[in-house]
Amino acid sequence: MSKHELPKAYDFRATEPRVYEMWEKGGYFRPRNDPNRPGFDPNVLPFVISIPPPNVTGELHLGHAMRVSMEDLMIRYNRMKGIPTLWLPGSDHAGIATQLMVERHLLKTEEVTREELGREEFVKRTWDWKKKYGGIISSQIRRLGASCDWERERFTLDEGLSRAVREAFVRLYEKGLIYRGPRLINWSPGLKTAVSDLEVEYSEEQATLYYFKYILKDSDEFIPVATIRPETILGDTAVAVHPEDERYKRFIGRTALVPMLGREIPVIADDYVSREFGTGALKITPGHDPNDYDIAQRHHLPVISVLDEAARINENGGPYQGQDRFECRDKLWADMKTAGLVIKTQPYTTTLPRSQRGGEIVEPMISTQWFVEIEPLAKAALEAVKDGRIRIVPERFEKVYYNWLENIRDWCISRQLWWGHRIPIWYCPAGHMTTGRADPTQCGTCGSTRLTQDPDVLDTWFSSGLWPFSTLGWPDETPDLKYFYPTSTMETAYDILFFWVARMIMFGLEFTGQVPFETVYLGGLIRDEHGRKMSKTYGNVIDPLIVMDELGTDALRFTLLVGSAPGNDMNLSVKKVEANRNFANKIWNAGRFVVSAINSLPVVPRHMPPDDTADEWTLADSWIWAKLQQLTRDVERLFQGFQYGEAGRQIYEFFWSDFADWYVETAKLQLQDESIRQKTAATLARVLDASLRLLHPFAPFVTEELWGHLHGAILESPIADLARDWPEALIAAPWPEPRPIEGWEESKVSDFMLLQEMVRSIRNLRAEKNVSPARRLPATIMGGGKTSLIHEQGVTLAALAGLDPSQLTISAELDKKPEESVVLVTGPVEIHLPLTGMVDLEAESARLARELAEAESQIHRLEQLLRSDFAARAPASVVQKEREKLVAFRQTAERIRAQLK
RNA sequence: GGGCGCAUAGCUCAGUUGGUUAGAGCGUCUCUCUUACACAGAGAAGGUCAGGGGUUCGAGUCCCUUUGCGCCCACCA
Repeated sequence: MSKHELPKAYDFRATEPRVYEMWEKGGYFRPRNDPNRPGFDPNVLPFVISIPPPNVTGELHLGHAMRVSMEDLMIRYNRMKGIPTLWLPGSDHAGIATQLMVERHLLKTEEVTREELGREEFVKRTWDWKKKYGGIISSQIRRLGASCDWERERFTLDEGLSRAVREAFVRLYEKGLIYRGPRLINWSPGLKTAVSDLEVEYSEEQATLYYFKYILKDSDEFIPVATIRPETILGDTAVAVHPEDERYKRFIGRTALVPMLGREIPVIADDYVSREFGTGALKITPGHDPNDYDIAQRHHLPVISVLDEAARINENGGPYQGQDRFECRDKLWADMKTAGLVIKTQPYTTTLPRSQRGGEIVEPMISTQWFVEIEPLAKAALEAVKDGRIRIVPERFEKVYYNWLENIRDWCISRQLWWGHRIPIWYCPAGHMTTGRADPTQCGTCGSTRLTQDPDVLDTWFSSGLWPFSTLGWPDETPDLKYFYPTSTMETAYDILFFWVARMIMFGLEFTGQVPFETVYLGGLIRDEHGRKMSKTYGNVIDPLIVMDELGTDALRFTLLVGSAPGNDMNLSVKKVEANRNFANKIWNAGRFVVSAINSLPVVPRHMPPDDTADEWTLADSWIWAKLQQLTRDVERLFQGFQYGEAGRQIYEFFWSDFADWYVETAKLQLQDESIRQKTAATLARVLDASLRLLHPFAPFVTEELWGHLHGAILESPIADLARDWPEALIAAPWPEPRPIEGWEESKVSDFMLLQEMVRSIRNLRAEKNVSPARRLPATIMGGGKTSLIHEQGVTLAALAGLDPSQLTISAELDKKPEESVVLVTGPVEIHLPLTGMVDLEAESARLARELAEAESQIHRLEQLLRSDFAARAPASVVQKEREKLVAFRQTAERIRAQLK
């Protein structure tokens, strides 16, 4: 194999690592305009993306693959446009997820719990774990071809970002926007920590509704009450009824007795109680229900907590102390039954709050936690989208965003975990709180030096919320922060709009006074081929690493990027990836053909006209070039509108159908003609070059590799001038601009289309009549007004349609119809194919009659259309198009009628 | 209870300023190993664009409505 010969199939396994290394070593991922390097120009606007940081110990899944592919597409496109780009990578410490993982691991391998290890040792072990496995996700992101600047990689727990977290906390604290206090929060008994509202998921489940009697003191009377959680009876501090309820009105103000405990509680009246629902009476458990908590506030009722951190009954539960909540539920109910307090139970469907991480039922509990007063932040964040400083794509998510921010509640930011940013608050024995940018040595209030730090850590999303600027050096005014902030586009999935995007906007505005990014692009989620969520239980999970191993990264990327619209979920199947692996191979082979065409050019260069004049161009050259310009314009328009998928689809179609199926096939003939051989090779090279540039953001590896071969081949050929100003690598090549062609006529396109029509109709007939593909048919063509075109394109036509060029008769008119032949009519052209022995006259006239009928019905339709208001009201170009169609159909009909005579 | 999305060929989906015979991939059927590619080429079958109504010269595309599916938010025991 000579050095120019390329392997027959694209070898992605060998190519991908090599190409990626070339890019990374070549420094292509670094911003072209870097504030930390000489020659920096602060006036050139950069394009910046901060990566949504994956969990540091996570493994790549299709969601990551989708995000990374999309971001890489945006980055590569902008880089090729000559814009300085920065894509800043990194990872998230992911408090709960990582802690759970390490806990599980320690339990399995060493049979120790984190409590047994102690906090310091456990945190150390988790850092060890991070050091060992933290690099995996980065290397997997590299495999996807991600062109991020690894020199700027960050981690939410690294020193700089921890300083940013500290600064953010202190600022909010000093401003009075962070407070600590007992509130009703969501408690995860499994994880033994508070979680935020967002970390609770509600699922509709089958439960039981328990009806029982609330006995009134010194009486036989009772109020019937229903509950889903009987164990919370132990924490009841009132029974509430509607003030207007005739059934219970008389009980208001009396005293009821808590079952089994005998505690005395008042019967109160509150509008909140719905008379129609359940029994119309409500037990009030302020310690374990948010509504009850509100009612209790209105009525100044005491709040009793009956659960401990593991959701066991505490000392307030009397004889039930120490029992698990569900155990207590059964025992208490059994006891109540014995005591005659039970009315009935009934199955009931309700929504249960479950922990997003642990999956167990979350308990509302009174607990002392840290909160961010969110309203002022939310207001600013709302404003930023409303006034257009931030644009959300697709637009419909703006409404979702508004709705959430308008109803937002204070954010519980403390977690009873060990892995994370510890809350920078120190307590002295007197209970004073001291904070500071540096660890304090004495109490800010009383001067005590006996300080202990708050044991809790911050919600992971607190640090992620700072990501777009903390990664650039904030709170320091670093050159990076000054130049790259605000970032350009935040590309992420819609499911973390609240968790992350909204919080970044709030924090960005609060701490930097600027929006953290200008555009939010929300992508969809990946589902299996039938739209089901991928889950290990279903067994329908597709592992992107395996897919890349088997079909190549480009195939996976192209599949993810093409064929779904912004904000819409995507159903993925391996079959789709296979189809795109085939496309990668198609690119490779078309390229292989072009490279070999260039390599075999005679060494003596011929005169070559400049790129953009239509002189010396064949019909096919003009046509493909025009198509390419149109494509370039369309792709640009689609990219501007974030329609990346549609853009990719159009490039695919152009490359496969127009370039490979038609132009390359035509070029094979042109290459045999010495006089236009070089020109043809040049056109092949130009169109391939532009195609590879357009495809590069979608499929970076195969395009880079092939482009390298193309580049090399051109430079060593007589058409070397073509590639004179090309850069070393495609990743750094300029994005194609549409170029007007001097002297080019629209008619070239329609002429080529007529040629295509003729070829198709001949091929169609051959297939119908089972004419062997090897058999070259003679033909007599009557060209009418297109005779000179057909003369000129006879060889091409013959080759593409399998005609015998030496037995091709072309004339403007025919005196008489050839014997024993089949006629094909396309517009003004008649093609007579003598198929001796195969012509069934009756069948032929039937076929022609059908075609005539079809043409006539089209003529009728078009005539009506053009007689209607359409002609007057539609734009001239649209009307003109229809007129041309009418003319063509009339010609066809006329020709067919002549045949039928 | 609010809000949003989806419904287009057997399957999975494109189709974004409304432009007039609705596209792709996979699958199916027929031919072909034609010197870039069988991970291919050529040809074919297959759709009342969920139902109904409206706006318009013109609707898969805009408006209203019905049905089915999915998602998000929300404190009804």
